[in-house]
Amino acid sequence: MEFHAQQAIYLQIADRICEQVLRKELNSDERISSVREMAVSIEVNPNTVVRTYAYLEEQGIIYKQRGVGYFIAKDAYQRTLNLKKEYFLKRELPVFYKTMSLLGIEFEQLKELTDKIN
Amino acid sequence: MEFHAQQAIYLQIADRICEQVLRKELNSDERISSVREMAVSIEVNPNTVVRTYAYLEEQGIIYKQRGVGYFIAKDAYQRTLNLKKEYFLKRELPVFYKTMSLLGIEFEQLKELTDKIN
Amino acid sequence: MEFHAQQAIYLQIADRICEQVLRKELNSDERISSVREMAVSIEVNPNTVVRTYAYLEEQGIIYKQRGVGYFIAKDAYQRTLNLKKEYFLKRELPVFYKTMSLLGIEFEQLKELTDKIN
Amino acid sequence: MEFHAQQAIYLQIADRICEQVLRKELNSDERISSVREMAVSIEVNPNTVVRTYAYLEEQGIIYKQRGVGYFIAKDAYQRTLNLKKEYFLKRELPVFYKTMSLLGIEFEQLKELTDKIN
DNA sequence: GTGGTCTAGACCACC
DNA sequence: GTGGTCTAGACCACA
Repeated sequence: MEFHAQQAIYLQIADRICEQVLRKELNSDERISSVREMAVSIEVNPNTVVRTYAYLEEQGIIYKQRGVGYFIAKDAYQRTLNLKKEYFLKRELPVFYKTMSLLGIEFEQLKELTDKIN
Repeated sequence: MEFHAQQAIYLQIADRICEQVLRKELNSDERISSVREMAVSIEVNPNTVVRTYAYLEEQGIIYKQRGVGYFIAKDAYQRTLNLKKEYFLKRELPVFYKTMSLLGIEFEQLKELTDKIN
Repeated sequence: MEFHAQQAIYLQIADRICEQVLRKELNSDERISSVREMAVSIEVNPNTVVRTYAYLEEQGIIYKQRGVGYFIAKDAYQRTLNLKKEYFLKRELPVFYKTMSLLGIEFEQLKELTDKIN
Repeated sequence: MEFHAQQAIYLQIADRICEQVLRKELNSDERISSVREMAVSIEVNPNTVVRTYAYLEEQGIIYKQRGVGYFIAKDAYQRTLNLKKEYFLKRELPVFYKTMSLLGIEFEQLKELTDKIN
């Protein structure tokens, strides 16, 4: 896994897990990698993973069972979707729209531009 | 001027100047506020403005005349547009599109969603 | 470490690191002193070292790992050599040659003159 | 006349005059442009030229006659040659040689490299 | 007046 | 512990 510098690594890891939840690759009550496993597999400091899991638990997306491990929460999909959607509408879309305006790009062009990239 | 915490203040100031260039509020060879003036007017430390100006000069968006001040570069508009457009196409649009996909939002809905916000 | 006044200290520090790279005293992926260590050892303010490291990172000669430190980039030797060589050929050599001409010094004498100094 | 940023403008002007002396384009007791003429012709602030002339006078390369103007000193050629030669041997040559060593360039190659540039 | 640099010291997020 | 940023204040060369 590769990281970019713009965002904290622990949040990038959290995002990746959220994505897997939204893609239904991770489902309710499914166990996720232990802190150590995860740390080894993505080559980061275990403390960083601890922070990721603490953050996700705080958001109610995962829960822990002592001595067993971390699990995807029952309503993780809905909760993640809501969180991301709210952030998208309140933050990302307005900023994105502002940039588009400055660059003189219209909504109608977006699809075409995206296709060009892929 | 207000700042948010996600991004360094010196970069937020730089962004603001780039916007003014793109809006043609600042034009080629136009002098911009001196380090000290700017620092006073937006209430930051002069060193922070020094950093902003050094960054913009490096990008070729402004140039300096010794003992005189900083000026908008001749090709600042084009250069800024290119920089921002490249970043938009290579970084922002793909990320934005990925988020849209995860949230199940289509291009066709974007205009409507944006209108709802405003 | 001693500094002269003609050039900014942060650039003199950078030059010293570049020299060590060219002398292979510093090699790829080798960790360099932390900002604070370096500041203490050469007796300058940490901010000055921050500036040096930011400059070298920008040049692609070092890279950072968050919370860990700065490291010599993989292609640092080649990159430094290219940078310095280009500067030498485009700037230093022409200026040097011009001065030689004005002073009536020939290439053939250079070796002798240099030996005399040492 | 164009200036680079590495050196103070007033010194670049002084250097240009020294060159003209060494090329015998300016000879003993010849009058040089007045401060104002010079300032206009090379598009700099008159204060900058004042500084240049003060510097050259201090070096004994020019002298002034009140109400008349500035003139090339009688022994300007010899004095300039000595100054530049001393600086060349004590400063420029050692620095140049050090750079050559780091870049793995030999004296024998210099002529060839110079020819390549021209 | 202008910008450039440096010191001192602080706070922060992050690993 | 790491680096990143910011403030405060100083000094300098330069135009």
